[in-house]
Amino acid sequence: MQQRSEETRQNLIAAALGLFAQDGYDATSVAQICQAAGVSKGAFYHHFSTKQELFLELLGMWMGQIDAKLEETTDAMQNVPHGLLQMAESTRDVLRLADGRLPMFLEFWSQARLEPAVWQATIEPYRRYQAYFTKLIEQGIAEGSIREIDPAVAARLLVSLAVGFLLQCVLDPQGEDWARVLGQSVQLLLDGLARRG
Amino acid sequence: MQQRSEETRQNLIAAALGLFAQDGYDATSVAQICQAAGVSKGAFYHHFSTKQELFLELLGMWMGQIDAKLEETTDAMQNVPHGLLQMAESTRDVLRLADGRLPMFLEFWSQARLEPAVWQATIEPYRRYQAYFTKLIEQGIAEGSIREIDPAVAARLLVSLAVGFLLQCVLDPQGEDWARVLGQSVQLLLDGLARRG
Amino acid sequence: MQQRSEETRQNLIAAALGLFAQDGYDATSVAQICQAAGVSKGAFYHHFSTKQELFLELLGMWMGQIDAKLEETTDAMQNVPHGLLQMAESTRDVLRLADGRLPMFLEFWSQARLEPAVWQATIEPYRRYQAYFTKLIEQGIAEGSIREIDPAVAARLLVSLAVGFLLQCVLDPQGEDWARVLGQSVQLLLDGLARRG
Amino acid sequence: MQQRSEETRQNLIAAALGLFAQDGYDATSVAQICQAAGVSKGAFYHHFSTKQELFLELLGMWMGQIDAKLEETTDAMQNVPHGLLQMAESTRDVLRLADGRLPMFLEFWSQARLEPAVWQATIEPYRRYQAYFTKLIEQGIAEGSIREIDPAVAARLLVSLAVGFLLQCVLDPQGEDWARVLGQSVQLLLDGLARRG
DNA sequence: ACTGACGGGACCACCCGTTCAT
DNA sequence: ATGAACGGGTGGTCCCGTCAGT
Repeated sequence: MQQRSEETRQNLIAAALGLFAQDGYDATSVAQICQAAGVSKGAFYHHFSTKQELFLELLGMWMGQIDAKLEETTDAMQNVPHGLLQMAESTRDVLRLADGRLPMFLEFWSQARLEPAVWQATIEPYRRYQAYFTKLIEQGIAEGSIREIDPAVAARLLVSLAVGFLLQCVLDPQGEDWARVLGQSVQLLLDGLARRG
Repeated sequence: MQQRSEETRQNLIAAALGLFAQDGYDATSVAQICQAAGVSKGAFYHHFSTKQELFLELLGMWMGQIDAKLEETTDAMQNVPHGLLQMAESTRDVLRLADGRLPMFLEFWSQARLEPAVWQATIEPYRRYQAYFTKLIEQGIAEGSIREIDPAVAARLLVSLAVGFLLQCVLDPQGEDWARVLGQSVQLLLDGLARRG
Repeated sequence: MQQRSEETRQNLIAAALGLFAQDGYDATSVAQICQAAGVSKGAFYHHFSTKQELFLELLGMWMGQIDAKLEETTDAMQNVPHGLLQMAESTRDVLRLADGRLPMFLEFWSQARLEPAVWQATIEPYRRYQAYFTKLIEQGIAEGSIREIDPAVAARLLVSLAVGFLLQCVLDPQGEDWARVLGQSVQLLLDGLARRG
Repeated sequence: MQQRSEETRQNLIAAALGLFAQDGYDATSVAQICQAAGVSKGAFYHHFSTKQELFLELLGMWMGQIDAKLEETTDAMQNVPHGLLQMAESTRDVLRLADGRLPMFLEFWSQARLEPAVWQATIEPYRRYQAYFTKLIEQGIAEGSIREIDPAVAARLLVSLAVGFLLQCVLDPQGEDWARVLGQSVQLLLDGLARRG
């Protein structure tokens, strides 16, 4: 029965992910999730004490994946500008992979504003990203591939840019080839940050 | 009677603005809005046929104010980099002015994803901003204050940056002195975009 | 202004008639009636103190028209069976004339069950019809065109038949050529009631 | 738990039946039904997804009972006129049994006009009755107890008569001893339809 | 005669979380 | 661990009728 239990849990998570991304957290009822997962409400409340708890679970998984992706890219990096460009370029795969789940970002942000527990779990990673990029810029300055600028400010710039692009991806996915635009933007930005010859 | 009507309407709008910003669109009930405005539900549904209609009204006003602000800044601009810096600096006033209303941005975005009517009204201004900044960059190139880059890409960069900062302002207002950070970021960006001596 | 007043009143009556017949009394709101009549609610409540009062007005007009029709037919009658047949045959015109308004019968009946005032106004005419047909049968017996039967019972039969047909017309207008069926039925009935040779 | 469930369902049905018959479908609120059944709204919407669904359930049961009654009478029939008379006479029991529930007919008819789902379920039985009586008349002609007439027309006559009487029973229960009148009317009708000696 | 803003109240639908019974 | 029944409560919508004003 252990196995069945884990399967039920995964079904619920997958169903919730799909519905939250499609209809939004608020508009999705527990009953809907159960129906989509082919499970009764009793099962739901056996695995999660609250709709919000399930949501936090999702949030945790999500952020974990992003962290993993970042780390992976860092390892395979030649120099900093090259690494940043590679990140921008790998965005295309990420967007395709996330498929219809991308709107979850917006759901996380919306709920974060209202629910302290969600806020905590949403904001903390961003602080980590900020630190990560700061270190990256410092590394770039050290290795001489980036001119001498305030690393914290540049990191802010990068994070804001990323977040801003993400939001536009979510809101207007058809409006633009976002992966290409992000690539070009990062290229442009790097030109400006590069040490001048 | 005419005057009373307009006053009631304004009361409702103000009350809704405050509550949406505080608790979110979904979590705010019509009854709450009415109570905060000191009006009956009958009055509410006399002025607005739907909670969403009121929301759209708010959205329209909001975007109108942004447009006005942009135009105003454009008129008082010496050269393009100067203008952009001024925009960034005037952000401090804007943030203080918007006060607690800033989270409305997040509400607009969240709803835009789910409601076509809101989407239309939310996305259209961004397209306009995109065009506006493109023209601004072209002007900068023409006047020699910006090096020769793809204006559309640079505009994307600026809009994304703005949106990203805004989102972070909303999510983590205490986490940083955002107005200052934005100023520095724009400065840094302009250094990179500037024609090189 | 007297004329305008009367016109407004007639507009309201016509609008209400159409809407009641289409959507039912309960499902039709005063606001809808006003809109259809191109009049404000104030005007409505100037002319009628209640939605129900307007309904009663309609009921009165309706019944008056039926009375007129009956009287008219009576005057042009050669003998009783002939008159009855003629009534049945004139039904075709009546149905065509009533057009979409026929469902009003059902509305009258439904409301009559619940509202004493409507009940009074609905039931009273039926009692009159009962008396009318009783007299008609008596006349037929006297003139020798109908065999000796209980006139009251025969009248009940006729009224029930009429009401039953009407109800079926309303519920299933497409299901049958009701005018023809009524004609045949009355013919059949009269054959049975006729004095046997 | 299973048993309790069925009991709750039956309570709801019984309560709804009483209230619909008394106050009408529209005027009866779900809250009233729940209160009368001693159940919570949650329970209501567990058993029925809509007020209308409960109504359709009632309609189905109702029609089923009529069908059963008809079949039963058919089985115990000596010849056709006798059977018809017996039906008319058994009406007294039926009316007493239906007690205050009789107005449900009017509710069914009213709603049938407005709601396609109800219409379907209401009209279909009538078509069956029409077929049933047609066959009955054919049988009467075959057995020589009824003279040679168009069976379809005679069936229409009978159904209309039944419906008409029913409607009058509902609208004016005190106005007449309807069971007696129906008996006499059918008798009279049969005299007319009978093969003449 | 007519307007239209407004009050107050209700209704249906639905939902979340819990409790029994398995 | 899971399923079905249930409790209590709210949310948006809408409606009828009034009345101050024109």
